[in-house]
Amino acid sequence: MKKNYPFDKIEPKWQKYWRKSGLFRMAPGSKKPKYYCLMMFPYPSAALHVGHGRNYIIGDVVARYKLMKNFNVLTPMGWDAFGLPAENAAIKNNIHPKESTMRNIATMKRQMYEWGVGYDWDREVTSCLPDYYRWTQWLFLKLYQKGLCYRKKAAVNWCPSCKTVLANEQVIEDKCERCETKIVEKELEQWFFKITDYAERLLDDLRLLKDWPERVKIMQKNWIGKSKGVQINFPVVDSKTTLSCFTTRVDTIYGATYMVMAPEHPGIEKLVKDIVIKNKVYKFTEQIKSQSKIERSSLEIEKKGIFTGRYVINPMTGEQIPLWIANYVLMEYGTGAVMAVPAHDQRDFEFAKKYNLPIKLVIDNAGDAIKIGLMKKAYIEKGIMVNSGEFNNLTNKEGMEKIADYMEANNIGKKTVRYRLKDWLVSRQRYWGAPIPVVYCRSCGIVTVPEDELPVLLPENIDFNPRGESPLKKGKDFLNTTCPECKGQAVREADTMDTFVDSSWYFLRYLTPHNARQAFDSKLVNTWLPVDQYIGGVEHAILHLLYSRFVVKVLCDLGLVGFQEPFESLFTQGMIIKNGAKMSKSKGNVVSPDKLIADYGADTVRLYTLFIGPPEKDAEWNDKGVEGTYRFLSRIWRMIEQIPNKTQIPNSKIQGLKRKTHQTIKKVTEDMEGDFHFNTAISAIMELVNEIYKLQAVNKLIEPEACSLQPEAIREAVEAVVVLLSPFAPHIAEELWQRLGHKGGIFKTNWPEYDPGVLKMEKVTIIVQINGKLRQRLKVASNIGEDALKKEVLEDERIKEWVKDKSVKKMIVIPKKLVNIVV
RNA sequence: GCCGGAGUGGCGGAACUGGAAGACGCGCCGGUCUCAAAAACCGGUAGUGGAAACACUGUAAGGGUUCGACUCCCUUCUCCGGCACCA
Repeated sequence: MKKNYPFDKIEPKWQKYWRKSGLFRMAPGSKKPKYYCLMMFPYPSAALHVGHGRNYIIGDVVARYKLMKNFNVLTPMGWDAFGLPAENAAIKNNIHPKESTMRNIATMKRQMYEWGVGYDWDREVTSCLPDYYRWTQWLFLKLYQKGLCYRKKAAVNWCPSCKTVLANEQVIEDKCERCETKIVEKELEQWFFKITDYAERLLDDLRLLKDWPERVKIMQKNWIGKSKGVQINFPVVDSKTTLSCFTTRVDTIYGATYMVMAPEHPGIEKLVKDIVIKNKVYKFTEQIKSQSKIERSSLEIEKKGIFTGRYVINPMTGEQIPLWIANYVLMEYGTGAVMAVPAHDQRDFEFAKKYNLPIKLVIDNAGDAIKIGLMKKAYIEKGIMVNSGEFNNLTNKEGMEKIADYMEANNIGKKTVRYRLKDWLVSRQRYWGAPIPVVYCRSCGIVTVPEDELPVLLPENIDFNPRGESPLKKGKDFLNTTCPECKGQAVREADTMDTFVDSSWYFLRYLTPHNARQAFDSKLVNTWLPVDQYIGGVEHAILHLLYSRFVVKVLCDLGLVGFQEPFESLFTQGMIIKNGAKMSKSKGNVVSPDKLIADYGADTVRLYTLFIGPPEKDAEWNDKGVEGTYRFLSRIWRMIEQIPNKTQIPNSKIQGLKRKTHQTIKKVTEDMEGDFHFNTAISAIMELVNEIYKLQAVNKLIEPEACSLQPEAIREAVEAVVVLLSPFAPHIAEELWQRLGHKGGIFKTNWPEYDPGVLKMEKVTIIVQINGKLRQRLKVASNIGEDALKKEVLEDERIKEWVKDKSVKKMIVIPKKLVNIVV
């Protein structure tokens, strides 16, 4: 590879300079305004590819720009270092997770350094080290003390191959996301965080997040899944009990012709024990329950049910309606029982058809009356209430209100809000995570480890090969302990915490990463947070961001932080695609930055990564494109070498060059302040460079007397190129800046401002359209009056020709832009 | 099924609030330099017709609003992402 400029010399030189001069070190006592620029801390997998780089490069551009805008910038980095992959690799290659993790961290750190990405490394945090996870355990205790932490036996997704519990989101179509083994269900005692207590606030406060992508907010909203409805009590016939159900369509209550319970419903036993067909019912429920949730939902179409032999009373009609059990009712949502309205719910409709249950129309289509016998599917649109007693002829929306009020007044039902969000399961039957700081004492029961005894150290010498239970159970020294309260014999909790707990608070630790007395310093945290700009992948749109928001709200309620939301502004970058798939090791389509940096330099790789497309969108990596940005940087290098201060340019071109320079400053600044569309910022710089090159060509041809010595305009243009380029390609910019005679480093200079006066045009090009079609362009004085402009347009030869045998109906004039003649 | 997002040259992508479609880059074609090649520099490059000036067509498809639509509205198709028997 032939080198057009000595990137291999200048890049290490400036990387060293930035490190030594502490460019990215936050200044604690500074009077400058603060700017917290945060990148999602990565999981230390083997090595970074160019797809990962996008995140760090975008963040680095923002940080460098803010430095030049005179902010006191905090740009830290750390490692989300606990987690499954290291443990799986450990089992496979017989290397301790800590060793491989620390080695990976070293590799990734080196790669970031070689990319020219700068961080305040003095603040590095590593979640798998005791000085960090000690405080993750502390966070657990805080949640516990606040009553937001509980234990419950729960059916969990169990991966037989990884021998661990998986979160719902780690299960893709009933298979383990990592090893694609089919998931089975298993009942285990688990620790949960009560995030559902915060459902309403997590939903409400999305409104505070003005600078978050709309789609991320929508995803969170859907995940929380709020629905408003009524909880209704149905009296059970021949019994003193009632059966409660939740509905969002209380307007359809008169059409509830049967009721259905989930097979897991705890009331079934009592209801059917005196019924003749009880054995058939038990057999049915056992059969359904033996299927996993996944199997049950994958059977989607096949609805199955059984009549219990009992009836309930529809509280509005007074009718006795049959009580069924069916596989399509979920125990985990609502009350586990639903009122079935076959005419107005597709599932109930299908079920009623199959088992010949009555279908009763209660909402009619206002325009086109529905005939029950001809219904092919449930009518779920709005309409007019029919067959609904005193509520007839209301719109169903009015009916909904009125019936709900009636029910509350008569103690039949209660307006209720339900959420789809479930509590956060935090236990993992795994080795490589923060131990849950709890002991089980024979006499005291569950006892939390006192704060001053933290950390509960993760033992290093342990057999972490999965055998179906938590690996920590095999560490007898770890497991056997004394009760902090009675000092009697006790055993430790052997489960570790979900790594999402580690990452739910790390952004607070960066302010005081070495503090051995507290997790974070509230006062300091309150001055630096919320984070001004958070940057990361959209794959964390739901869980990580929701959990972090939750934890911050809890800490806020505890008076430990003074803000409700951790991240003021969020930017989610798109994925890098290669050969049609997301770049990843498992797909075998990764492009390593190491070789590219060796061949073209880090600036080229950075610039191409930014030039590839708008950063919030996915983009296809193309190795040919890398050469294009390399040519561009070489061109700038040559430009500085070839265009001496003495360059003469024609007088007529000076104003144009100045204008282009200031237009470019304007454009690049707008992209920096706006939506980070660095691709167009870079194009703008390319245009300016092309402009300068063209002058140079002109310079060779023109007559000497037509020229004047204009070093200022040229110099201004050239320096603008270098400065505007500096956040994107920092090494070459530093080097050229120095060669242009500046001292002190380019990132210590101020970002340039454009002069609006220079942008003013004396003459503007006016587009002339006839019936909306472009027919002519005219150069006119920019301050021309409307009438004078019309006159000039109509006098133009081409326009005359077009208009000649037609009559002008109308002329639309947009000042400084266009004239449209309607003929 | 529901909720988002997208669809523009051979390719990645521009076009700010409805006002020049295709900026910038890749690729390709031609030129300058050279014994030659590479590199570099200059020029061309949506399609159709034409020697050219220029004309017509064109932003997934169809329709609409408007003096004027990639941009707004309606219908349809395709792709990507999220949720999904949520009562």
